Amino acid sequence: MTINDIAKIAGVSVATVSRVMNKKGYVREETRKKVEAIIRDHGYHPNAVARSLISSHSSLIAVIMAERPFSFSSKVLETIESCAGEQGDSVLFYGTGAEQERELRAFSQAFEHQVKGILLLPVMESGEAAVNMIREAEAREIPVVLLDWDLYGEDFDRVVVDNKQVLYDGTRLLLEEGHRKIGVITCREVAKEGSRRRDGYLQCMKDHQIPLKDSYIYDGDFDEESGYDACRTFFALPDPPTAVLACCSSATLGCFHYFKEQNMELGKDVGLVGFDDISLVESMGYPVTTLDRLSREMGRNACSLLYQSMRNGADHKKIVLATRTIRRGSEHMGRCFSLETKG
Amino acid sequence: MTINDIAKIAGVSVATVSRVMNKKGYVREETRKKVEAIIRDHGYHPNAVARSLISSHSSLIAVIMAERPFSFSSKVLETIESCAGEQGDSVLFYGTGAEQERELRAFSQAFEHQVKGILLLPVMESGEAAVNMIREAEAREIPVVLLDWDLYGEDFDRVVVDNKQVLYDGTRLLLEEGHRKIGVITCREVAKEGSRRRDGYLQCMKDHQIPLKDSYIYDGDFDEESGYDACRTFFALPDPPTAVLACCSSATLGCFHYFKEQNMELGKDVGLVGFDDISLVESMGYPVTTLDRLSREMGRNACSLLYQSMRNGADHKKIVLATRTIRRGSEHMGRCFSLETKG
DNA sequence: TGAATGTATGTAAACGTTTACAGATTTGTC
DNA sequence: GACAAATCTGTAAACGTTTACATACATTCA
Repeated sequence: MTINDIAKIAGVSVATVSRVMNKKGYVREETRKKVEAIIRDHGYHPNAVARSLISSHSSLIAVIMAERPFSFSSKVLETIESCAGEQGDSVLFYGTGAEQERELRAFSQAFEHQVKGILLLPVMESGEAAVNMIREAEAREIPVVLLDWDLYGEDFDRVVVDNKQVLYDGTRLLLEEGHRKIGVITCREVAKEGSRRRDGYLQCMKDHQIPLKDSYIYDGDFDEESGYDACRTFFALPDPPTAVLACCSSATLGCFHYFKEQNMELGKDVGLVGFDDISLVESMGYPVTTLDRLSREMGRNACSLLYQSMRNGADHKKIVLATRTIRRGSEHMGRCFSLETKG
Repeated sequence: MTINDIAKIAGVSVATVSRVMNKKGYVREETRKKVEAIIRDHGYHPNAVARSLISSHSSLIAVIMAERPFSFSSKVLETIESCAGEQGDSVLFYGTGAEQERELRAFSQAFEHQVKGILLLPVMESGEAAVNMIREAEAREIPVVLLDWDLYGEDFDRVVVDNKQVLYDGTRLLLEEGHRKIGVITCREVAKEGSRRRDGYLQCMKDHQIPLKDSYIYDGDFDEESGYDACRTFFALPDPPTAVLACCSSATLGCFHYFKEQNMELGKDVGLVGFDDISLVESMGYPVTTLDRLSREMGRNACSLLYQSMRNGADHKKIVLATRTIRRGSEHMGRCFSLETKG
């Protein structure tokens, strides 16, 4: 069933059918009605492939991310799909598992499918390879937007959380509660965001003239074990911290595990500020203070940035998003919101 | 940069370039080398759109699911993407939010993009609309595979968990621990899987000649609140249950919440068997017995079923997968594995 | 030697749309 | 009634591939 068949049945030319479908150009009301009826009755769907070929861009956008089963990326993806859907576009999803080979394949396939745009979450160990692929996309005039990835400080379109500020705020929260000995668990994440988070802690401690102790800084990975091990290390110290700051959601859970095992009561025996959406913990009845990246906000902003730069193409923008500090059940918005434009 | 440009640069015809790219037909070794070099040097990617048009099917498969931020669906998606990638295909992701309008749009767009196949997780309140769309896909010779959705008992390709058996096993687990008063929380899920789970409980109780009590059966929704409310109801009874069986992961968490709040210790004051991957809970140090649908297995099996029926098209298959009973840290595989074929 | 087969390459049609252009009809204005 | 403008419709080229077919040369075998 093609546009030709529809045209034949309706007794008009393909051009007319095309005009009806696209609501473009002059069509007599009567003709339009007739054609629309035939399209409906025959369950005809125009071939997006042929459409793409002639118009030289598809109605696809690609989302490329390292697979992480946690809620952040999955909420981002959902939001993006929803936004793209509103524009009549579909989402090509690529998980990379942080493997370089799959990353390159994802870009290749996205190119081959003539995507209109690419949304990129942190994926590569080597930022260099990423930069190359983004440059190649640019050469094809395919806009790329980075999510929560301050890649190399290059001037790409991006939506980020000010990770340094977030952890600065988190640290201050603990300081305000009277803690002076604060252990921090950094997450060696891809793309250096982990170290920015660490910088926020360092800066805040410095601003409040609290001497730093190397033993209070634990360089962990992006997993629960890191949180657990960090705590074990911290609390084996002769002078252990009184509070812990976790820089990713997995580590936060690991801390929980340790505290529970040691019968340490949160807020009494030990302070904790977590990271990201750990609403499951909340669901279980634990009031946790956490620094939540607003995944839905991020997805939405990234999409509008992408569509914007499909139209303009010109200047690069950076959107810095607020985080939400969810504080023991009550919640209030963080303050770091700004919108910068860069020529 | 098109195949024409490459052909011109290489001084050969487009047919030759095509043959080189597809490793199909005769090409002199020398010519092949030259063309390959030129393709590589110019970063040429063949246009998948033009390819699809001529071959009348794309290298796309669609995954349509109601969005649930929990780990099950997101792991399934990742696995599918990985399998599709191995076949050189890309995944179109559609979240429906269980809204009928978005569901229809997802199918439409999948059709328009000429997908090779559709993987369908439970999406529709109304199974009827789903059946219609699946029939339409079949009319277009697009294979559809259902995941964990025993839709209407119709003979579609599908990969399912024997939900009745799973809950049967879960109930028996509690019986073996000596419990006789077992509360069950069903989840009114889409597509009746919830009631099959309930049937498993009923059957097991009956087989063990334990009288049923209506007050021990709570019909909940797919959320944490249901788990919490169910427990509140159960333990307000004059003769409350001694153990609880939750039929979805959210409800399991809700139970936790209640037990924690009431200072009821798991395994001592109350028994609990949960559902699905609640590894987060495990991460926090709680040893939970849970009935886990093997999401990765399911994704993998669904893909192979899909690719298989692209080739054959003929008979419909049903794969019944094992679940994994994760029992207080130690784990062993459930026994319900079988592969049925239906003409 | 010449036919048959195998290898290598090119030509051109086809896939299902969109759209520039042209031609035909209607409407409006003086 | 004539001319311009607006409205309606059709023809055909184009998008970037694949592939059936044709052609040409090389090899094999009787």
